[in-house]
Amino acid sequence: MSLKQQITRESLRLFSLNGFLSTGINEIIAVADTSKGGFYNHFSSKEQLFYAVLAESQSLWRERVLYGLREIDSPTDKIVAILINYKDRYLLDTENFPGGCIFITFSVELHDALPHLMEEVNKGFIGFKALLTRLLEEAKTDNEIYLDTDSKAVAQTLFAGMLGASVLYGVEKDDLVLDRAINSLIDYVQQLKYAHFQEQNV
Amino acid sequence: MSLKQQITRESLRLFSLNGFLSTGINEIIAVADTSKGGFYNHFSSKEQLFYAVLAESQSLWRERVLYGLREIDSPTDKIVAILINYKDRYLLDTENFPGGCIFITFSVELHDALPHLMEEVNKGFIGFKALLTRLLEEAKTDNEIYLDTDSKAVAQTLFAGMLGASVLYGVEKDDLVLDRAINSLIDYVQQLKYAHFQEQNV
DNA sequence: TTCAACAGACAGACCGGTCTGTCCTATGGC
DNA sequence: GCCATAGGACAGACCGGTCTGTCTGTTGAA
Repeated sequence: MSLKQQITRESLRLFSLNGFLSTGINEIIAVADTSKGGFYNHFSSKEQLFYAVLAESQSLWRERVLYGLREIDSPTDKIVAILINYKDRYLLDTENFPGGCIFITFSVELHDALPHLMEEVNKGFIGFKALLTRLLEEAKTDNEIYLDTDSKAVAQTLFAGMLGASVLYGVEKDDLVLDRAINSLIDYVQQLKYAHFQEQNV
Repeated sequence: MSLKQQITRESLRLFSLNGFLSTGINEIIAVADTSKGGFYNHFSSKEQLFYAVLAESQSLWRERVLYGLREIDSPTDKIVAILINYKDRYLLDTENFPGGCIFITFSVELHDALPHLMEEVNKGFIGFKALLTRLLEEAKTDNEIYLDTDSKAVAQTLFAGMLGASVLYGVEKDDLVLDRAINSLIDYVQQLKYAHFQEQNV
């Protein structure tokens, strides 16, 4: 692995644990086993490192959370798979994200302090909510849920639930608590399907 | 207002916006219109200020979120009132908490960096979840919800939903989004009642 | 006169970032 | 094969500035 990759990976771990602002360059170069020279040879500033780490995080997130979705046909099943992946393959990945969801950490510490960095994080949030909305719309055309379901509202609720589960898990560090939080979201999705199924067979 | 109160109040606002770690003493004394001498005459360290601000925050939180609960008899209605208070009287109070829920900000930035401070924040979380659980148990004895409802799980879900709503609101700063997130939680509580009501009248 | 309350200069650690120098490797002329 | 040279990767001393916390001096009320 190149030094740049090494710095990015270790920074991702450190940012996940302590956030961007509270992680110093000295800490990073110590963990990545390099020096100021090595660092600034690859990054023009700490802010540039932020963008690299964010891109790496998003790439890892997609790889983890969207895993196996291609093999699933049903849009609602895809949403359920996303929820399960989010829990098992992302939040529980203490190797890369030992401090929990790094996007939440970024958003909480940066939303007022460094808004231009926050904006970059927010783009990912918007993209994910759009994905959920799209899947819900597909579920409508596939006749899986009510046609009058407010896709954006449901997507919003699911997203808020995922954020809540992450914060809760960060505080409690209890796998059971995380399971419960995600399961209640899965129930919510299943109810959208189940209520519709009942209707169809009346 | 005494200087100590003045420093505490202004620090609460600043911590809410930028967090504890990213807020400097110099910033605090500038906003509170005092000096290092004035500050360290009342607080032996920044950490002591943290405890004072946390206590003040919790006091304000209780005043806001538990407002008017005494006048409500039904335990489930109390929970609904808490959710509405949380949104309207707490999260939307930009005077005291301009940066959103201060406890979430604290927990995200401190959970790995300063665990002994985090523990103090967590005590409040535990107390609130216990309150929700207690109300759900009361709802059972009052015959408002199913006796086999898992009170701790429901409390957990509600709490996670509130955390999620707060983070979402911090990112989006959109009152409508906050409304939707809280309303979906209120729906959830109402469904616990409604399902049970249906059962009773079959 | 005394003493708590406060002002602000100051200390020392630490921050992000720069700069010079060293080392290693690749390349080209012979 | 051999060596001079060039250039990129990296080490670490160093810079100005900011951080929390200390200490001394001033002020005003009792």
